Amino acid sequence: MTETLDTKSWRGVHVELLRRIQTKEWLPGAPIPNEADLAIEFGCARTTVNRAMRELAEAGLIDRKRRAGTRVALNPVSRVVLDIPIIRLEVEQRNASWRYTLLERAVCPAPVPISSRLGVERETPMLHLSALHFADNKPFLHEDRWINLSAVPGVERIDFSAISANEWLLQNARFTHGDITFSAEVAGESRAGLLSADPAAAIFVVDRITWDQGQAITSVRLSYAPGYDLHSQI
Amino acid sequence: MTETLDTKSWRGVHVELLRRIQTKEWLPGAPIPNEADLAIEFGCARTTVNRAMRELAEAGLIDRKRRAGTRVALNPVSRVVLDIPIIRLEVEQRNASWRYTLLERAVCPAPVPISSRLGVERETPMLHLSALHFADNKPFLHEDRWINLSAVPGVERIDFSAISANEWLLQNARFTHGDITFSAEVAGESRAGLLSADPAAAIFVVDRITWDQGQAITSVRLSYAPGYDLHSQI
DNA sequence: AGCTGCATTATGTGTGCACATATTAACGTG
DNA sequence: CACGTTAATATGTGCACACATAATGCAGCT
Repeated sequence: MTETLDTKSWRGVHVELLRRIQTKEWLPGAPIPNEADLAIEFGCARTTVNRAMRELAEAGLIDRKRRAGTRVALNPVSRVVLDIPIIRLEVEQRNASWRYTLLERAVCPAPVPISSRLGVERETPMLHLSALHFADNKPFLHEDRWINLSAVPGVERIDFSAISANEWLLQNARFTHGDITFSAEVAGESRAGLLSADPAAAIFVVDRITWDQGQAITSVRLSYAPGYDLHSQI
Repeated sequence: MTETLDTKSWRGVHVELLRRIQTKEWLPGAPIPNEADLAIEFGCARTTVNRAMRELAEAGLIDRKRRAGTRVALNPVSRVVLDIPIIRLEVEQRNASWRYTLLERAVCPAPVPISSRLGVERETPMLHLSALHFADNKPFLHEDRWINLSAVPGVERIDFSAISANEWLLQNARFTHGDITFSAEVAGESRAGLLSADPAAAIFVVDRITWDQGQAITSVRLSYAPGYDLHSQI
């Protein structure tokens, strides 16, 4: 050993603090020295310690409060970061060829559960799209989407048989925040037909709503073909 | 309007840069001014601009390279952060009462898929636990866990009918990193019995493996009762 | 006792400066 | 022209200092 003989850079301080937490040298819930003292101990500037501790706080490993000081987090929530790419890229990252088919396109009011979740009037005309994404010519997922026409000007004129709504919206519509839900559902007859799957199969479903300021942009439901899994590092 | 008349703090710079990206004032792929120039424009120090841009880079909205400068990200991956709490807290956050029952405890070698994923010898004795977590006395999830005895000293003597392995390990075993996988599965007879569910129901499954340095600590499979969903903000 | 307000303290943030490092462009030489 | 060397440039990081802000606890008052 070892690869990295850390200097007293903020990364060095970071790993040292991390070590003390992971080895329980500093117990969960226990207060740890303040920035100034640690700076003296490590022989660096307080700014440097601050940077290291900020990273730890962002990772949920320590809790910081102004005058109260810093303590090791009691409930070390593991924080998972998922990158949700464009579907085409997700397929291509699996070394599969991507293909896409638009099944349905209609302008009509959305069903009540959708319109109420989006917070739009029930009568608001919306663009409804239904599409399939393939990986190596096998169904990969079904995309069922509603787009708020008034929030995305010009979207009616887009040819969504040529580009997926998933990709077009991500590149052309602006959004500020969103909600995402992961769940498991039984495929059922209609989805089974679309995905060439057993109607009794379990389907991984992602529901996503995106907003721009207070205005709902789109609601989409992605139903992945059986066998899909989503994974990440902690 | 409005609530926050941002000064030229790093947050102020952050929202302004965000605005220019979201409104496509700066197009995806386009280079944006360097830190020094922006500092002049905003009338603040370069450090402040740096801080704001670092946040944007961490969020995946811009790409930065040393001499090449900064450009708006071409593929704005939406990054989702999931907090994975202790199961007891997850239940209690739903305003439900938590209860826990240990179903099975045994020391034996793990089945091959598990041992190979953990990278331990096939014969290594491991602690196998099977337990149920309840929310308001209804089955919430089933926890099926394998613990590497040699990696967690003293774990044999813990009474896991009194504390859940989920909670004990998180508080007492240290780990450096892990793998997590989300998927959907059909319940099947055995799980249906445990979770009081329909054998044909779709089950949300989380598989997690945690490590300390190179050493495998534990592998766990959480099978949630039908209807569970995981959600988060973007 | 109970309340108010002020001083104290730890973290949060901004500034100006310096140097480190990665990357590219320009340059020069064979 | 091909190649390696060098210089220029943008970001990354560290430091010393300053002031802002939030939380705490103490002192003093009623």
